Amino acid sequence: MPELPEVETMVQGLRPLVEGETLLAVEAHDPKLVHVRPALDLPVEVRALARRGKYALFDLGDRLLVIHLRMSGRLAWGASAPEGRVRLALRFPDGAVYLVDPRRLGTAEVVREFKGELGPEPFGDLSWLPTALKGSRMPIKLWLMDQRKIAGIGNIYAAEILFRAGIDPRRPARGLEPAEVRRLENAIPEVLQAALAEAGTTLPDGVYQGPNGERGGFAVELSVYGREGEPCPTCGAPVQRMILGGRGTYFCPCCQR
DNA sequence: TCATCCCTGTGG
DNA sequence: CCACAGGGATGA
Repeated sequence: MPELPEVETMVQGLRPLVEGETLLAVEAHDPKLVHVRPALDLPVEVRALARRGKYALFDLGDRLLVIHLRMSGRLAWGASAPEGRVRLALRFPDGAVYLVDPRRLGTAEVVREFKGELGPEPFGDLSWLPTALKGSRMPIKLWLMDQRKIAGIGNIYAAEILFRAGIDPRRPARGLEPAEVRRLENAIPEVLQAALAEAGTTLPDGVYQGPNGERGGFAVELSVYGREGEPCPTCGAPVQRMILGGRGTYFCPCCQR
C-alpha cells in the first residue's frame, strides 16, 4: 500500500507524538512479530523517528526498530486500539502506535544498524540518474520500482511519474533519450512532492489512512493509475492497463512513447 | 530477468 | 469462483 509519500505522512504525523517519549511496552498480536518484544530493553526513549525509502525507523539509541508496511500496513496513533487487524502495539505514556495490517505482509525488526539495500532518495540532486539508467536494460517502470536503484517509488507513483514524463513504461532504461531522462528527472520529485502535499493517496477502498485516520487527497489527482478505460487527461484517449513485472500497469498509449 | 510465494480481503 | 491489490524476498 504505502509508498514514500504515505510513509512520510505517517512518520511526520507520529514524530511529535513519539520523539523524546518513552517506549514503555511492545505487544505483538501476531506470531510473525513476537520476536520484536524480547529484542528490546524496555523502557527506552525514542530518540528520533525517521523514514528511509518506504521504511519507518524508530531510533532507540543502540537499537533501531525498523518497520516496513508492505502492501496493506499502516501506523496509527491512539489512546486505544483502532479498527482493523492490529499486529503490533508500541505503548507510550499518552497513547500507542499501532501497526494495523490485514494482509500480515508488513515486517518489524530490531537491529543495531539499518542495512536495507536502498538506492538514493528520489529528491534533491538527481544528476546521477542518466548514468544509472545507462547501466540497465530493465523496463523503466521496473527500474523506478527497484528500491536498490532509487528508493521509495511504488506501483502508483511509477505510473504517474512515467505519465508525466511521457514515457512508455516498457522502454528499456538505457534506451531513453537525454531529453526523456531530463523529463524523468523533473517528474520524479514533482509527482512525489505533489502527493506529499496532499498527504498521500487514499484509493476508493480507503485502505491507506494517515496516523490519525485521515485520508490522503492525491487520489483525485491520479492521471492514469486505476483509471483503465477512462480518458487520458491530456489527449482523451482511453487509459490502458497491462501487466509488467507481474504488476498492473496503467498508461496512455498516445502520450507515452 | 522471470515466476512464485507470502497473506487476507474485496469486488466482479 | 477467480482476479486482483500501495511490496519485496526468493529461487530457478
